[in-house]
Amino acid sequence: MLAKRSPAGAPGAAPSESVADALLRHYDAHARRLPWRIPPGASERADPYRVWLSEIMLQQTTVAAVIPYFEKFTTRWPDVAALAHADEAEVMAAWAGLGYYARARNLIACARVVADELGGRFPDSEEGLLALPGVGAYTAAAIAAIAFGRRAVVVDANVERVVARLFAIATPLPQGRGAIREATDRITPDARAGDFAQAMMDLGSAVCTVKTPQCLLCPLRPQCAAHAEGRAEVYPVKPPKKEKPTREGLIWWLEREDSHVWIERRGDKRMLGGMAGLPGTAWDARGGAQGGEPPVPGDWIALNAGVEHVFTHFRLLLSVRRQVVGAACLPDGEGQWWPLARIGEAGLPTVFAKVVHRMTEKG
DNA sequence: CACACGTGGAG
DNA sequence: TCTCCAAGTGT
Repeated sequence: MLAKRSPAGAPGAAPSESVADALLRHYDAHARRLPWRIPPGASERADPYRVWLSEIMLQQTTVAAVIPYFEKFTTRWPDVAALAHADEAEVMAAWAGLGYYARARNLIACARVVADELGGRFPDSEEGLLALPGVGAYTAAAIAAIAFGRRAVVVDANVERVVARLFAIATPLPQGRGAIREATDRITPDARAGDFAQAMMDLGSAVCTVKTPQCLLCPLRPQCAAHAEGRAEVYPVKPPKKEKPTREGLIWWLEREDSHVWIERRGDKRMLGGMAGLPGTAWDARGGAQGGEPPVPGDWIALNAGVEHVFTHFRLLLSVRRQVVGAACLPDGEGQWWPLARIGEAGLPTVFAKVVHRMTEKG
C-alpha cells in the first residue's frame, strides 16, 4: 500500500507518513479486543445494535466498567427488538451501578423508535442517527463510521486530547473545540474512518494519556507538535474546575419484621430518575431538607453515622432513620416490600446501595 | 454557553 | 486520602 506524504513542515524535513496511515498501521498491530469490536481486517461487519449499545454505555464511562454491563445486556437482549419490548423496570435495574441513568431511559426510548418506527434498522447516516434519543454529535459520528463505514469526524475526549497535542492547540476548552474539530476533520481518512476513530481512542486511552503520556511508544510522535515542544501533557488546556457544594438529605429505612425493606420507584424528572430508590427527603443545601414525610408514622430512630456519596456536581450527606414494622404494614405511596436477602437484585443506584450496606452490615 | 447528570479506577 | 476525570447528551 502507498503511504500518503504529508507536506514537509520545515524546509529539508524528511517526508513522513500521514497521521492516518501511521495510526492505522499501529492499530492493525495493537487494536484492543473488545466485546463490541470487530478486529481490524476481519470480513465481518459490526452489528449496529452492538455498536450503538456500546457507544451509549461508554459515554463518560470507562471500558472496564462497561464490559460486564455490555455482556449482560447483549445476553439478555440480543437485538434491538428484544430491548424495545423488554420490561422497562428490568432494563433500568440492569443499568443500576453504571451511572448517568438518563442514558438508560433514552436507551429504551431509542430502541422503541428503531424497532417500531424504523423497521428494526438503525439509520445509516449521521443525520438520521442524530435524531435518535440519547444520540448526540459524537455518538452519531461514531456509529456512522464504525457500523456503517461512513466517513465521519469522530471527536470524543480522547480525540480532543490527541489532536490538541498533535497540533499544539493552546486555546483553552471549550473555546478550542472548533479548532480541534477542524484539525480532526483534516486528518480523518476517507477510508476506514471507523478504525481511525477507534484507533484514536485506543491511543488516547493507552498512550496519549492525560497524565504522563507515553510519547516514546507513540506512533504519531514524529508528527506531534506538543512533543516537539517537550510538553505534551499541558494540552488540551482546560478551565479550572468548580468547587463541589454539599447537600444533605434524609433516608427513611422502613424495615418489616420479616426482613423486607420498603423501596420506591423514583420519578423520571428527579435525579436518578426512573431508578429504584429508598424513600427520603429531597437533597438540598444544608438545613433545607424539608418536605419529606415518612412513608408511615411512628417512632423513627435516628442512626448515629450517616452515609456520604459524591456525585458529579455535589457531595451528599445522608442521614438515616429506621423503623421496624409488622407484616401487615402497608406504607403510603407507590413502592414495594423487597426481601433483604435479594436486595442486590433490586436495581438500586450506588448511593442507595451504600445505605443498604450500612444498614445490613454486622455490628 | 453553562450546567445537570453517576460511578469507580488511577496516580 | 484526595483529585482528576472517562468513547457526552439534553436543556
